[in-house]
Amino acid sequence: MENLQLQGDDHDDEALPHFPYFVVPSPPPLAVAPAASATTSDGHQHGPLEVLEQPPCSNNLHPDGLVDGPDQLAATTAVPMMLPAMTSLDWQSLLQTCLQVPPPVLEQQQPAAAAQADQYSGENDHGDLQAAESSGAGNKEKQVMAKGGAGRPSGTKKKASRPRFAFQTRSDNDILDDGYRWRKYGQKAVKNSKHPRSYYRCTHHTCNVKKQVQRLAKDTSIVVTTYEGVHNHPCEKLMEALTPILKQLQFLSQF
DNA sequence: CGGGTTTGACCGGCGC
DNA sequence: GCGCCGGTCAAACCCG
Repeated sequence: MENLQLQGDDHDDEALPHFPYFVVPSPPPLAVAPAASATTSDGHQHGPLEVLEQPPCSNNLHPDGLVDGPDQLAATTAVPMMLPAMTSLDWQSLLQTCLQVPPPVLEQQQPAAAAQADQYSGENDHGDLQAAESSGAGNKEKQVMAKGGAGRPSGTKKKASRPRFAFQTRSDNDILDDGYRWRKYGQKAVKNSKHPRSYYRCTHHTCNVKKQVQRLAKDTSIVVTTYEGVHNHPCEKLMEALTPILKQLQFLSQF
């Protein structure tokens, strides 16, 4: 994707990591090329990360290119308008196209990241989620075991990078409805930012997708949502919204 | 009562 | 080695 514009390296006073990111033209392509492996301001290496100015599939464009959404993300409303061009796709591929970034392109350009996407989307992340299963030991010791032992990536192995992407949304509401259910598992004050960063995990029992939500320090009306991992299940809300349209399409396709 | 949120503590990685 | 910082855990709490 040559028409992507590289940005983000000149962010200096931002509480956000200094992600090199791409601004995707509007409307965004369904499959966006992964940015090169990004390095944050704290020196951490991350997997491919993109900052989109709108979520995938959104057509709810704000004049400035941001999603205009007081409460809701546009994902569910976007899809019906795309249908005329997509009637040959089956449901699963439609859903995956819209909601499960990163796209197959990843495999070509970022084989390692793509492999990890498979790893995380196919199975539980046993590293994090099974922390509480360590048993025995006293109260304090148990806690330490859970956190420092089985609960974290073992040894000195560097944390596996996962496919990540981010988008910015202009909204008063921090919690954007993207169709999935999320459980908050942490909140941290971020350096150089008045607004805390919130950590969410997908509540689906076999899914380990995480997301971080925080407001831009520069422009607090903008919410930056960073997704990590790939959902391994369909979006219930989207399925719900699309079902009547699918039925209609199936009916029309008979003629 | 079950599921979600809050919040203080803890850990690992990194820079100095 | 030490301190800082981001990320995570889990007990306590809240709410429908």
